[in-house]
Amino acid sequence: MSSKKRLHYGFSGYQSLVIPKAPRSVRRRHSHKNIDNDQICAFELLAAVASELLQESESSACSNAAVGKDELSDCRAVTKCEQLKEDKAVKSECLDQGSCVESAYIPEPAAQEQNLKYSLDKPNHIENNIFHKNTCTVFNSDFSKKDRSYTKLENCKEVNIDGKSYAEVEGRSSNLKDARDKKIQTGTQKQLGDDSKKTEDLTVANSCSVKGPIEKHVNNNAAINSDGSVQFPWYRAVRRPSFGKQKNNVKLGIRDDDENSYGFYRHSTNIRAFRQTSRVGYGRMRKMLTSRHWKAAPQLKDYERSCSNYGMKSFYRNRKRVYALERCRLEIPSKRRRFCHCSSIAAYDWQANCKSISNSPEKGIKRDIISPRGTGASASASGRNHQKKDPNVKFSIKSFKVPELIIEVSETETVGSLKRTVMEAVKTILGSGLRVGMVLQGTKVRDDDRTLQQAGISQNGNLNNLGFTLEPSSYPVSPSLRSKNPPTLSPDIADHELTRRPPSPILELELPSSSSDPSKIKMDKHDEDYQKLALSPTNPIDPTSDGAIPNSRTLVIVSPLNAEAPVVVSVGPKNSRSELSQRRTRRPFSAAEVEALVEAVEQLGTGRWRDVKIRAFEYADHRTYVDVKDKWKTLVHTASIAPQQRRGEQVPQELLDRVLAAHAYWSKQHRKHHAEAPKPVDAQVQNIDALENNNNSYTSTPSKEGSAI
DNA sequence: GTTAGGG
DNA sequence: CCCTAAC
Repeated sequence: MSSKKRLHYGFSGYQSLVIPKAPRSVRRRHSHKNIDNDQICAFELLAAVASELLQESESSACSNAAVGKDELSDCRAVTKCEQLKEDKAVKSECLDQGSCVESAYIPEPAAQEQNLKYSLDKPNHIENNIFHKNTCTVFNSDFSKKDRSYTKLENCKEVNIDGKSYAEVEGRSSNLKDARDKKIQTGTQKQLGDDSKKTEDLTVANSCSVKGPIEKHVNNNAAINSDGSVQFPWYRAVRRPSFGKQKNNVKLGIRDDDENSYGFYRHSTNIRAFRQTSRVGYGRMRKMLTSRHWKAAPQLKDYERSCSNYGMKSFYRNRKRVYALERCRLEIPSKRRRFCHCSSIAAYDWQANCKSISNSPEKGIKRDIISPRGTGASASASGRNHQKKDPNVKFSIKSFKVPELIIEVSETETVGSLKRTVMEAVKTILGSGLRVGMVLQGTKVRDDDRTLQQAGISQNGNLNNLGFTLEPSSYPVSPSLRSKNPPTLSPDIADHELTRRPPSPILELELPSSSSDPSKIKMDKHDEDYQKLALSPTNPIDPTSDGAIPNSRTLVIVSPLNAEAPVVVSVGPKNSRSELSQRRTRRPFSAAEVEALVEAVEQLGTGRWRDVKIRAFEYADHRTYVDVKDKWKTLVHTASIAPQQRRGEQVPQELLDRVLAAHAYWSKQHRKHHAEAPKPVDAQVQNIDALENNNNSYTSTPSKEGSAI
């Protein structure tokens, strides 16, 4: 952890947001706890991995805990600590098949330093909006026989799903936790013991017997209501970050806001919960860890968002604008398709565990919801070990993930209002019609007429690579979203999330009122709110909202887990990639950022990217000096090509001019330096300055000076 | 740990 | 953005 950054954050009072970036070496290391025991194997390994991951994210969590008074925050921190201390505990947590939700979610360091200037200047802008992006899981109350106090969703401790308390996830509810642990242990042991029995055991443990519905749904390719749970994206309040200390010199524009929002949004995306993984899953996971394939996994996230263009739904409710984007993970653009293939596992909202069943042959496939594997749930290919002759395949569906929901509201919005908004979004998305998609080995199975056998789905087949997804039944497009500069919708989001991405189920809720007075919200409060939103599993559900989700589902915030994804929670750049080498989420530079960059380069010159980074993006942890350097590289390229050839966000020509000027200047400087002593430089500099007519004279900032930051 | 440059 | 050689 970089103490440096820590200091900065501490100073800023945003410790909670501190997300020190681990050194590359650290990020890359794939060390796991040693697991020699055959018995443990998968689980142990998983646990170890999870533990590692937890540790990785611990720092951030701790920071949050320390700063935040939020209960959830504390709880989380506690949990993590405990986990670290107790391997067993960790294992249980991670391995717990019962609840995907349980997996600890690590709060996102979403919030970042707030740009005071910005706020003051543009009180009514997006920056004031709270960006929420959390993943929620919807559970069918029908499933669990056990008591589930859905009514008391506001308190995480009171939430029970499948007999498991989500509160415990946070580590606070000891009693609940105990109960859960027992359950988990049982499940685990059984799994380890007899595979064939595993299914049943799990089923019992999870108490999710939805055979009928599932079967029906699966066969009919109908909407999925019966599955154990539906996963929603997290709604996270995101504070608009500042670019850096130089912000004072930077004109912040809407774009900036958007960018920031976007950036944070992305951050939140990175958060993932630890999920239990089945043995098979582990195997895959391990494989992934050691292979580059994992890189694809992260792409999923990216991809998910990227597919927004296609289907976007917008609807208005209570003055709130809600955008729904369809997420078609499978509909990956050619460019990204490869990723999907590789990371199909992670891509699917849920996968099924397939197990052959020794009976009821022609009936078709019998599916039971058995062992949910973590949130996203991936399938475990336990079927192989079983009766290979049996034509029946058993699927274990943990949960479905619904299209991503993005909510943007004003900070002045009440929590209750936000909850209602989320609820509405959920209702809308659930009620708008969903269909089930099936993915096998990263490929979408479109032919409904094929038999499972023909499709390669059998107990002998690659059941572990089988996944199901919830897809919007239609892809309405919302023009409003596309609008270039929606008042409340950040351009970045629109551009990046919606425009440039393939259809991805993104639901955006926009609250017009968001533009209300930002000043009312204090940073601390904001953080707190944020924390709660981010951490509270129950937040998504508005207690006040009468409605439960259709089909008596309960909405619980769950960290979004990809089926096989490396369950790593990432907060900040470091975690975003973690050990899994996931590709970082793309975070286009906003115009304001570009300006900051240009300014920094003008002053510091090229070749000192670390300094430039610090100067222009000191608090933007998601920007590394390499990023900055690369951006400059692209900027130079962009500036040198015809405007018509430029893509993406349009960088003001003025900035591009400055880029070229600075580039030319510094290139010359470097050449001269190499050639000899930089003497005639002054004249050159002056010329440039005059030409640019800007305050940032290259000479004004000695190279050494800049680095002093 | 940074840079520079190719991918 | 990633990766890596080179420093």
